[in-house]
Amino acid sequence: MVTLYDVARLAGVSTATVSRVVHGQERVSDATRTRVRRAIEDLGYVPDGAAQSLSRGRKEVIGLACKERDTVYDALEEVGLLYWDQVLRGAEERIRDTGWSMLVSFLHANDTGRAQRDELDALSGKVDGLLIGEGFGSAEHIERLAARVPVVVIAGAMTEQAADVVAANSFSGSTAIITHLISEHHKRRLFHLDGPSDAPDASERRLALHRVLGSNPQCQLIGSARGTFSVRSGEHAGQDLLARYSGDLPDAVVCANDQMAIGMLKALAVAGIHVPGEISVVGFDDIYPAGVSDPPLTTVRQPVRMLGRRACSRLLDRIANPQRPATLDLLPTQLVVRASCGCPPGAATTRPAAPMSPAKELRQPNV
Amino acid sequence: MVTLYDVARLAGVSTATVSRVVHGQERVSDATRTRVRRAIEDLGYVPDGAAQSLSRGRKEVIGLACKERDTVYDALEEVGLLYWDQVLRGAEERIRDTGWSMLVSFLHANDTGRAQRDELDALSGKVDGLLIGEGFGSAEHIERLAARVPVVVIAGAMTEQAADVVAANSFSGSTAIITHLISEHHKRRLFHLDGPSDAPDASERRLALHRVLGSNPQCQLIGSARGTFSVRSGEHAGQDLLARYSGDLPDAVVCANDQMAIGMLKALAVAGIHVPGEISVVGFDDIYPAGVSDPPLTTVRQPVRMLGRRACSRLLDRIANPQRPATLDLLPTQLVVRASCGCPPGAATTRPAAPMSPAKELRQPNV
DNA sequence: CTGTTAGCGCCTTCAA
DNA sequence: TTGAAGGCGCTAACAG
Repeated sequence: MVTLYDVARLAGVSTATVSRVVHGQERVSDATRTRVRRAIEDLGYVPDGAAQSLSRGRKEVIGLACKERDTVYDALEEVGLLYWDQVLRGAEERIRDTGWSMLVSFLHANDTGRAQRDELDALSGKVDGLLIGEGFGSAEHIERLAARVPVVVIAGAMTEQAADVVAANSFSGSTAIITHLISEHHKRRLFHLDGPSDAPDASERRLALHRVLGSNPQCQLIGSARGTFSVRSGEHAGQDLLARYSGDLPDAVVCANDQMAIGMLKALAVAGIHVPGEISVVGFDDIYPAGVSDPPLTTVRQPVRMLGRRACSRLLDRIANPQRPATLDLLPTQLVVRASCGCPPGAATTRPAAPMSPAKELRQPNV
Repeated sequence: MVTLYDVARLAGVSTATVSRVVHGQERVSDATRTRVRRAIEDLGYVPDGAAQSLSRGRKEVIGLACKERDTVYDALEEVGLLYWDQVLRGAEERIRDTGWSMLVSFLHANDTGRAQRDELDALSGKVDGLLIGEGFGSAEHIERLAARVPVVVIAGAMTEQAADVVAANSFSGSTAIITHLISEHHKRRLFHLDGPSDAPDASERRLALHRVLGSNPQCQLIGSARGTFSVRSGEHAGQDLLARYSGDLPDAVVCANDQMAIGMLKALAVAGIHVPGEISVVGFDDIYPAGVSDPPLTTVRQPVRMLGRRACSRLLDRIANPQRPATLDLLPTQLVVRASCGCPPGAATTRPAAPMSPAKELRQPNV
């Protein structure tokens, strides 16, 4: 390995001088600079990152840890993976400007809590800050991590205390889409296909549903089911729904994500039920297939890539300024109107959802 | 920051002993071990990665550098991003078993060569080995990098000397799909929608086309065009084709990737040309939308995730064994028969493409 | 403008 | 079974 010493020797200067040249500092004579540059070039010297980190007391690396689904049921689920991939790209985009690097770790959802913990702990020793995707670590563990390095939780529970949180405003998006069903399409009898009970996003969306229903007494929730966010679980829920409400279908099915909505669509299609003629279906997330399903799905778009960018900005900010109090960042979502709600096909539009949040602060975006 | 010294002091032992406990070595008495464990727990000690790396002379980190398209023309292009995302996940999956980490860097395709070079050089100082996505760095630069750290090129030019290469067998896949058109559908007059001239994958596919035509004298290439791999460029090529061959269309269009095939499909649909009735269209890659396009696209599937896994294995292997000669790994592709070639809809099948390669070695897979 | 030197936190012989 | 101590490659005072 070529070290600073090798360069110094070849150029006939001290390591300090070489270091100065490497970092483009001023106080070096042109002659010396040239000599050192040549030596660097000849030797093919590249500074050792570990040594720099140790010496500077700063690694200039952040970590991103998010969840890897273990089973991919079908191609559609795979597309759903784009979520974290896009977050990753957003974060990388932001970090790249600074010259820092990003370490990624896809934790496995079904690993034991202990394995996840060790993984995160080890990661925290290699970085200056951590971006953690929703669903990882207990609140206590996050808190312990945050005591050691700055932590930003992405799309996480809004109740996080120790860490910054950056999330899409599921609440306002959900409110917008349900209001659309009720106000524009006069839907009265709704069915809710909920997400997993431990998914913060699902709770936000559920909460919004109940709020909207609360202020629209002419409407009722005639039933609900819980899925796993997968297409298959949506399909099952659709079959159950058909069995339970045959001859007396709800007016609309509100699904907690697009995959489940697409599964629901499949089940209804198999049964020969026309959407949106006989029943409306809406999703959430706006994954790519939502635009090409039959009928095209009305849904809510999340600013996924921006989630990554913003989270990264927050993290860098906090690394620079560790004692700043934790903030909650809610990014705006967009209602994407296609045909599955009952709107005429081809009339696709997107509308920003009104900013709102259930009893939680809304900070000003600054990225 | 909590260091080994803090733990040692609290536990009343030397740092050497703490280090032993941390690494689960045997030669420590149970009593001591317990005491040290407690101290670690109490202090929340986590080893500093930079110090470990420096001390061990090994970072236990690999780098992945791949291309980020700068403009995303439409949602479909975005899905195409799945390619590197999947490679990344494959590599991460493999590296995770070893306890090492992965640093990612999405280089921008339109950065200057110099910027790309600096980026890669800096990266090389932070890792024990590098995975480089196709299209980066000149051969000379790769060679210089490879002199410093082990390098594996993914989907790269087959001519790389200094580094290992892992790629999908585009040649055999392309041969299979064109042979399918000729032998099963008796297509005679082919049109080729080629990819960028500097894309190794495109050259492989082009070469295969010419080989197949060479051994099927009853067939002819009536024309070709060059696209950029984007949907839009496929659409343009389609419009040109319609203008050029109106009333005398080719029997089939062979596209170098799915995005362009989908663009071609669009252009033909707009002109009211029926596919596959009047003309066949085939793609390459099997991105998700290929399965839901109208008609569903016959194409060739690449084992993308496995590309990542295999590349990572190769890299680890070479890090362990630096003087091993460079190898070329060609992973098998699969013909995916849907309807755009002329096969009856619903008869979707996949068939492994016969392993073959144009005058290059084919090593045995070992992952 | 340039060199000397003392760490950064950890691992690892070598002794005890 | 445990401790002492040198060194990994680089940076940043501090001197000159």
